[in-house]
Amino acid sequence: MRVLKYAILGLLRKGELSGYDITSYFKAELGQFWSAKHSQIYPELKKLTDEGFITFRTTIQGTKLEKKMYTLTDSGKQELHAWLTRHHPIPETVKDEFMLKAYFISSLSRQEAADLFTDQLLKRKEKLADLQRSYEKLMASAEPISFSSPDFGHYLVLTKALEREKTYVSWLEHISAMIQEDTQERP
Amino acid sequence: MRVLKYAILGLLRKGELSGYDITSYFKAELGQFWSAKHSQIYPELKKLTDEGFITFRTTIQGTKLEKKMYTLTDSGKQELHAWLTRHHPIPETVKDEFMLKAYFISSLSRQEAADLFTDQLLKRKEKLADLQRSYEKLMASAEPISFSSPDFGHYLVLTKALEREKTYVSWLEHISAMIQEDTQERP
DNA sequence: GTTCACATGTAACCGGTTACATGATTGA
DNA sequence: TCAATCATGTAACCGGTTACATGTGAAC
Repeated sequence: MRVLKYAILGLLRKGELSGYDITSYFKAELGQFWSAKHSQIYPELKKLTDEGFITFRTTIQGTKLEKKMYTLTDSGKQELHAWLTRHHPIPETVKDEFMLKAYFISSLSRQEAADLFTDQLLKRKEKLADLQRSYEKLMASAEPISFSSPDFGHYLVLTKALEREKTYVSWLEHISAMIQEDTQERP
Repeated sequence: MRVLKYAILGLLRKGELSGYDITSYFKAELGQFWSAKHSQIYPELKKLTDEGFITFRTTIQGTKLEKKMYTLTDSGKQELHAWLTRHHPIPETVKDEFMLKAYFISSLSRQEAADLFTDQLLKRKEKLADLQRSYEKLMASAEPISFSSPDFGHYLVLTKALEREKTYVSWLEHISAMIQEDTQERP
């Protein structure tokens, strides 16, 4: 599959970037749906260069610090476009360790289950608040967002991540209520 | 992390299972949130046996076919309980290749983007329908679900997967509408 | 002068997938 | 008798993380 390959080609779609820049994108909003460490990125950049999908020029930052700025080649642009327009099957599994635990809830007491769900709810609410702040910032800065906006991709990942977290929170609230119901019956 | 370790210990919580049985669980409803191939499961079962978390007895299916039935040891039960009650941080990234593409939408024409979203919407709706059928089946079979139901874990994964897909579908519908809006403006 | 961000790389290891390999049982 | 399912394993490879390793630049 080599998705990282396409992630890098995609990030280079608007112009040249360094390996460090690419790492930064994965730490920002795109990190909600894809990420990679610098230790994986640098070797991949080398591989993509060898394969002819990207090229680089070396620039100097200050007086000594070398930086490699990568650009898409025509072949790289083609490769990116082919991947973007290809239709992929949706994955059967999207791993979620918390949901794995939830499946084993019969091994927990009511109190233990309630603690687990309360903790998760707290963490998800914090994340939701972070995303809401990012969303408000985006909405404040730009003209009304549409397909033609340069920020449309950013808008897509933010709104999707927001919906994901909202759904998580309301599901957790619903289940927490169920766990605390009828505390008179069996443990 | 070794999450597969805990997934296996968890599946063994109610009694003995073979490696094949464990594989089957990952192909069923639990597969929405965790899965593993048999080529990973068999070596892990061996490792867990060596570590003293599980034991097995060999049974005969028919006249010749050998099957190993695994059970939790006391140490395995402890290990499972410790993991279940531990609070984990939520992951920063949950990978989604479609959303990675979405972030790069500026490299697609309106028509190409519309095609991509239409295809995804179709696939998500199919998945949602499958999950809805499973949910109706569960609701038809069992008494009203509560914390004490033996099927509560099953209920949790099904309802969560349903919410996830519903959210995906409604988000895709919303974005598809945005993509098709104002088709008089720039390409 | 110290801390934080910028900047790039490699090595060892681990988790997971694909492919290779084999055979028995059940039901149509 | 044929196909699907039951049943277990290994080997090669790949994607990703953690740790090791080094150095510059900017701002306080």
